[in-house]
Amino acid sequence: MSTPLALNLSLPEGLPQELARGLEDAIVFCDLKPGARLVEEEIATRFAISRSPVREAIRILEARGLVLREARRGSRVTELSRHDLDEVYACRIELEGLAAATAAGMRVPVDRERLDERIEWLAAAREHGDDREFLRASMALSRVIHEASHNRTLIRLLSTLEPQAMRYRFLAYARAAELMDASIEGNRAVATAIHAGDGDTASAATKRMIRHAWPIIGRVVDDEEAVEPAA
Amino acid sequence: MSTPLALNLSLPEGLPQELARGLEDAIVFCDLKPGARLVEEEIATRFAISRSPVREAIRILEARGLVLREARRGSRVTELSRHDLDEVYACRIELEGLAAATAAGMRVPVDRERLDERIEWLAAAREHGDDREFLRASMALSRVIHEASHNRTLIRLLSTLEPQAMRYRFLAYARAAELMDASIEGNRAVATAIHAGDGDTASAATKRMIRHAWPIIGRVVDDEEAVEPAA
DNA sequence: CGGCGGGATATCGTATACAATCGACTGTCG
DNA sequence: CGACAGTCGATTGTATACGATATCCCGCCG
Repeated sequence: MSTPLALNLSLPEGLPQELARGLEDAIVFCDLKPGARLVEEEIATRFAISRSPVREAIRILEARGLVLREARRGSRVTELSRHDLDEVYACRIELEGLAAATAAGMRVPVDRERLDERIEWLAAAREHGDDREFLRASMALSRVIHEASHNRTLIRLLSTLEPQAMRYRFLAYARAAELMDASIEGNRAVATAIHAGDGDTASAATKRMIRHAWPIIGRVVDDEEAVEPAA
Repeated sequence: MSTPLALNLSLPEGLPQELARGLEDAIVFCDLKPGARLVEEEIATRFAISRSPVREAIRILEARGLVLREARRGSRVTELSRHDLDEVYACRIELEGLAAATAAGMRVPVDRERLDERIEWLAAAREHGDDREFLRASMALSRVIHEASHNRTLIRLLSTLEPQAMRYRFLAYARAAELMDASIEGNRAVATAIHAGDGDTASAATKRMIRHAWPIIGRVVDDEEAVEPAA
């Protein structure tokens, strides 16, 4: 009776996907804490379904690096650590940079409205000081850029990398609100370059933005680890 | 009774993983051709197991871009196309480059023996003109470099990207044997840079190697598509 | 002769049942 | 009092059963 987790399981695209999305949300927003166990039967019972779709959902989360499955020992939410952050961000710089460059280089230009709209959403969330809303807007914005690349392979790779990155960003926004301002400013620069069709600049702006946030988030994680040195 | 597919299902790491590995091999080496259907019950019957592990294996292949699952319409081996090749290689350049750079930058240097050993294996396979053996050696060599990066996230991403790339390489080696020579030469340069601890050079050499092979493989795929224009 | 509806079939999606294994507890023996 | 073996409970791994749905084929009607 620990986690509330009220998800509306409509099934517009499959039950396991829907369940995975809900659990992913809970993990990203730290409603399910690092180390928390995910017991198949428990989850199945809570949502009044069988273990089959639950198993598939957990596999999806595993592929995204959100849970760790050990054979016959169950699954648990992966820990957050400075080392893992560095891994994720090293990859993120390359892939996000590629996505921005590709999006900028598309013959059919990116839908300007949609992109700017997302950035305004970002700014609005910042005004309200709503961390969660800000992160949701960030995710929506990223998705627009990723999809604008029209590179399905890249989108697939990013979809298995982004959620873990979001966990760190959520953690950091609560303690380093200036990150949100940097994110807005950085994304404005990226959007400008994309609209101008300048791939190199778009890539550079994206990488600069990520590289700037990296050590700041890193410090937050370091502090977190210092407080709770539980291995 | 179409595909022979004799796999030895020992279970050193789980039955689904083992099965996925076998099917992956069959797909990479084109024993299972693009468009081939993967019927759960059929596979289960052939290997005398139930559908449960088969389902999980197919999900693994889906995450690697090797099969496409359509809800209630079954799974089939993904098609190879010039467009898909370009997607995969654009991502590959970035991630392989990062892996090589990271491996070179490690404090504890890469096991020189293991790396050189794999390259000699590569050269030996080239001597024998054995395509399959050459590709296996390539995969082993790549794995050494990837693991040398000690970046688990990067390894995870690459493990979902590499198999698809291998399919294209296998296709091309049969028609453009000079690719094998270029691969040996390129990997020698990469290995030298890694041993020297020079990350930038290792990354540059890796990217140059991939960039060189890209259009050559592309032409092979184009020809293939021209011959068989079935959509 | 071609388009359309109905039923049969193939195949996946979900539920349930059973087997195997791991971890913890406990009771005994040295 | 401590270490070790046996047993028990919890949890996953695999198998089987059932339900839902898309596809195909065929006969009918326009």
